[in-house]
Amino acid sequence: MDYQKLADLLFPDVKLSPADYEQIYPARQLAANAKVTRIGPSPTGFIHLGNLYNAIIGERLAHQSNGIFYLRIEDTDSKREVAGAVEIILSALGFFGIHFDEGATINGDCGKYGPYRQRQRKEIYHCFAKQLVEMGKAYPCFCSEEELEQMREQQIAKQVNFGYYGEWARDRNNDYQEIAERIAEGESYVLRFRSDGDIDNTVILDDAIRGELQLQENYQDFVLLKSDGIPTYHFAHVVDDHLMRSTHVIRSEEWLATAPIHLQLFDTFGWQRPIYCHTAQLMKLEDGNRRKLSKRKDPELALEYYCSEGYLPEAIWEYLLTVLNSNFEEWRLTNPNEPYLNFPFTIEKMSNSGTLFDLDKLQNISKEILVRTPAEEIYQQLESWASKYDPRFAAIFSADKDYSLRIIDVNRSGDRPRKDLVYWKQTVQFLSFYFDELFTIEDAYPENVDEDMASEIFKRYLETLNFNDDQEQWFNKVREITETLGFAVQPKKYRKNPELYRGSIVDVSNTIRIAITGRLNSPDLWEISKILGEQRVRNHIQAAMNK
RNA sequence: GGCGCGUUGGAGAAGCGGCUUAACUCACCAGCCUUUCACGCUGGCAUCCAGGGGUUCGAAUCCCCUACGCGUCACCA
Repeated sequence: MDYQKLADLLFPDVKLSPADYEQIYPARQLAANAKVTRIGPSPTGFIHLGNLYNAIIGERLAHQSNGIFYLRIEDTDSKREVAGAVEIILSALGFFGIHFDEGATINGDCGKYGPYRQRQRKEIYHCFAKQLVEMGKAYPCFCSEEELEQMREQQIAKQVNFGYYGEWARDRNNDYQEIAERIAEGESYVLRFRSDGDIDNTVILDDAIRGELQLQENYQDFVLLKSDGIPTYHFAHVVDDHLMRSTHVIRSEEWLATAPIHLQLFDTFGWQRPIYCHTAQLMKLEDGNRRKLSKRKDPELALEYYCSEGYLPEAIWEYLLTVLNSNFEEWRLTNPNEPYLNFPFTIEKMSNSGTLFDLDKLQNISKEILVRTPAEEIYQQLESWASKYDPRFAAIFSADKDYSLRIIDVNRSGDRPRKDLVYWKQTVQFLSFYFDELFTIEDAYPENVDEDMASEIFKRYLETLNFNDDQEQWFNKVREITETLGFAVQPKKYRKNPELYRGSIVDVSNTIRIAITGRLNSPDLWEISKILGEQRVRNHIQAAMNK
């Protein structure tokens, strides 16, 4: 077979040679240890935690080493493409502070190694596909999808390995004449790799996260170019990461199984392999088993979930960093005020087993971050979140900024600040009682207090209430009411001898608490009252009395 | 079914042949503090590193087997 002739037949339009492309995309002028990384999301319109997870690794590795981090759009599957997906990717990642040095942007591409959208790289792939044909390493396959399906059924029946290989590779040895005729007739075909791999061989992959891995050599004649001339992931990955000069390929472990394909391709071209980093997957516990987070079942997989719930980007980052590098937590403990980007991230510290996603941990981290965040900043962020996700609250919240700043700061200063704020949706709920428009009674009075008693408490409370009192004076009055109404001033005494009292001061103050805040749990009542102002407090009590 | 990866407590994990009576963080539980809830503090939470064999004076750490979990086997990425 004259491979050159076949190559010319298959790729009459290829103008440039592989050598030309090597010149167009020369080795990058970077320091020896600089890392070049990328993420390659598909424009499906769905961007998830796993994308962010790998993006963070790539971003850190590149930017900690003065390297390059770029965005490549892997749009080789036009069926799954959604309009506007690139904007979604950019804005979602941008929200989390992921910025690229080069790659696809909202208005076209930026960088010298583009285009950064795979469909626009068609002629580049064709050039290298042609080279493979010339080498006798690729050939056209005319099998229809139905034929392949039939083949698969036969393989199942015969209990042999699935796939296109060995004697199952029907079109592997078609002669030139036949190929030329079928193409002339307009028959559609894919371009397959002619593998000389052996099913019994193993190949070594030196993975940066997992160490030395033994994988089965690829023996399948996998597809390089689909019938529309667009490459499969495998081919595009190898060509792009070579030409874009990626040093590290960070991807999820589901790619491990096909890594031998990629190694084979790199070796066939004689190109240097990138350093592979196969990351562990984010999992979820279900019925006692771990499973991969799923787009359909798990709303928390989508990045949009965290935006709409109002999680801080920093919290997500720090959570992901603790999962990625377990020593991050220790570092955070000893460096409580450093920006997280100062943490020295390393591949070596990465774990290789699937990690359960832990919302509790995320929330804890979020609390710790918010307690260190000044009120002004919280105000800004909450306001901007609410204007998008809760406009009604945004209007109420920003009507009196001074007031809003004060309610954020209730009991947040001193050595033991409260950690009430977790994420914005929760914060809105938490702060709602400060606003008349949002105020509702959520909890019932304590058991020991019936309606009449409540009214009695309110009556006395209103009579003695004086906004010039200090904390102690105020509480002494509550004590007085407690005592005269037959409740125990010291909760312990009530607990010891419940038959001697109607209840304790806990019941009395909680009754007042419910009138003022609508709930059983709240920060310090007097502090809250001072912020609410005398009028509001009296109105609330009065309203509760009249109920 | 083939191939591969993984397995330390409820979760993230440290651990790299003796310093381990298995760190640290979250969760959980108990107690203290306390007008509630939080916050904070104190203590508890794996007699043991999936199970079984080996190697060794000595193993969570090295080897083998088994089990389980996960992934993958598309003209999807």
